[in-house]
Amino acid sequence: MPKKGSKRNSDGSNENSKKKVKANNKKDPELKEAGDSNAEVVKTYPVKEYTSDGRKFNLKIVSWNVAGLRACVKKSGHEWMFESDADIICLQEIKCDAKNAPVEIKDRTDYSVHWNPGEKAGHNGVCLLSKTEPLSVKFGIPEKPEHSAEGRTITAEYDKFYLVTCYVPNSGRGLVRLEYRKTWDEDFRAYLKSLDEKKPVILCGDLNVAHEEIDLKNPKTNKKTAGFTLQERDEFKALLKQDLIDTFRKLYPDREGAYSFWTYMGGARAKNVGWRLDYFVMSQRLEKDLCDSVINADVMGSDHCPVTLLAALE
Amino acid sequence: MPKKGSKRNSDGSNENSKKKVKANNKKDPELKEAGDSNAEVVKTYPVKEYTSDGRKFNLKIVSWNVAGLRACVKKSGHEWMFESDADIICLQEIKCDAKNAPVEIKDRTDYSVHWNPGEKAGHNGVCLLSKTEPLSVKFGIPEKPEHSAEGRTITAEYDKFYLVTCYVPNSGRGLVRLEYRKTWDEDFRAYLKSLDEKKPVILCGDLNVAHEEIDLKNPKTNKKTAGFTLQERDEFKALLKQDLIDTFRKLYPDREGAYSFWTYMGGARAKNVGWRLDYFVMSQRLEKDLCDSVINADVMGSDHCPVTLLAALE
DNA sequence: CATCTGATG
DNA sequence: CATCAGATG
Repeated sequence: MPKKGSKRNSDGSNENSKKKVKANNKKDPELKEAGDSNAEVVKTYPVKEYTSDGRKFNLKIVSWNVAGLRACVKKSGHEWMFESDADIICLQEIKCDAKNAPVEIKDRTDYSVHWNPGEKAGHNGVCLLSKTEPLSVKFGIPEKPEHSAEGRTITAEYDKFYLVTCYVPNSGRGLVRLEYRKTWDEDFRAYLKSLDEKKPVILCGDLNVAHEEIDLKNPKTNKKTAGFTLQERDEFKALLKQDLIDTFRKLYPDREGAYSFWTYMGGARAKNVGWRLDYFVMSQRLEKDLCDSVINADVMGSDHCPVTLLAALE
Repeated sequence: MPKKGSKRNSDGSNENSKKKVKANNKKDPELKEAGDSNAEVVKTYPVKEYTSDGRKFNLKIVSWNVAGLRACVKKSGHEWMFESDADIICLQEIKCDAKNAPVEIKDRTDYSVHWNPGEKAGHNGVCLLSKTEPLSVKFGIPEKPEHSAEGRTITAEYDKFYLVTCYVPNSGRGLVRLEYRKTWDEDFRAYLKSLDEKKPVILCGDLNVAHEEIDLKNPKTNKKTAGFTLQERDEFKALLKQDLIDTFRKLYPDREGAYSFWTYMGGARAKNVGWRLDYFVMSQRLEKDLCDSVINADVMGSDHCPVTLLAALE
């Protein structure tokens, strides 16, 4: 994967898990309660730069639900984005279109930027920045235009894989959109299957589901909350049955307290009361190329944190 | 006027015109452009504590359009309010009700607090804080209940006067409410007349009119702007014909650049491009008791500044 | 250029 | 407890 203007420093990826973007003043939910008896400390881990058969990563992808790109940039979230020196950056819930986007994003010259804002202003929207120009870029699910108004996915085709970034529909308070969610999940799954028949697929983004009990702090009390209903979890399982793997859980089957989302309410992040909603899912046949799947839990700027994939594609 | 818990320091009133409430960081429109050729400096003047016949003030009233009481308190506006040690504090455009009001206001124990929030949440609303309990308190124009939904006036009766605080309806962009404004002005004027027949009246608040050309920076270009139409100015003149006086202009007939409102747009306040919209108007027969009518132009926290009345009521 | 609400998460 | 839009000033 040749890059324009990219200088990969050998330990660039390690910075992800160590560096903390300074968020703005009083709103920074620092780990003040880390000493509390109930509080888990968000741990950071060394990033693996090599495959199990010893090949160094040559592909780095960042995915982040920014919960409003303009707000995230105001909080200096873009600094982390670009310091990460990723080959591809996928952003969800940008809540703006290219026209209203911060210049810090839209005027980057070292990335090719693609926008799928969705029709309703200020809602949803995804964005993909790529150091190399993808072979093709598609918005939504081409075969299902009925989903295309909401600005939820971008598919970028590369030489060796399809990259799909997605902001999966939230089932809503009171699960008012749970039914639509099922339709979405089915259609999206079929779409991924069709891609996977052509090339391996990497799917990233806010999939709006915590798969198993280990993937959220309070599984017991959230069985009827959007993101942890049996329906949503079963749809995710169905996805994985299509020879796709949840990279993070594959690498760290027992790791607890690994979340990518914490509600802003009640100081949840300081107490690490969170959910793992942001994923890198990939075709089984890419597993041999996987180096690491990282949750950058210390990066501020949104109610989600970024996640990062490192792979060594042949 | 006996006060509960009031300790009047002899020069307390002087602090008004000197002290500057520190507003929050970048939003403070400091007088950065004071050196510009176009910029007028906002001047402060010594406050007169005595009537022309040598009696010291025993009544201090503050009036302030806070443009959102919650926002104003966040910017520490309440500190100035209470440092002023006024007997009565009248607030307009509070944009909240008693329930949502900041504790800094509603939990004061040294004032009796009265709320007229209006029905539409987040719009208009006035509030009156009084060190002594008024003899009576009324909301709206009792004879004209058709105006009472908007939360625009409170009338507090004291031994020697009625105090009416008012947030007069803005005629709106494109003068869409100019017609309603006329109805309001007529009804309100009749109401003040009826009060004045019983006791002298002090009217304060955001009257949403700049009376004469001297009362705004750009009279020529604003003849069709809400607040400076001939209709609104004529209605104000009609009010004054009812033996009421514009205390500030009576005391300072030629003072230019004396404004109480500056739009947030375009850095107007730094350039003192403003309007005098906030008044103390009183019955002619109280003029002998007037000490001063002050525009506290250096007090931040709103797009309006407070105004202060000092009087020595017999 | 600010303040709100109300929708959304 | 945040984001954004849209109404209002």
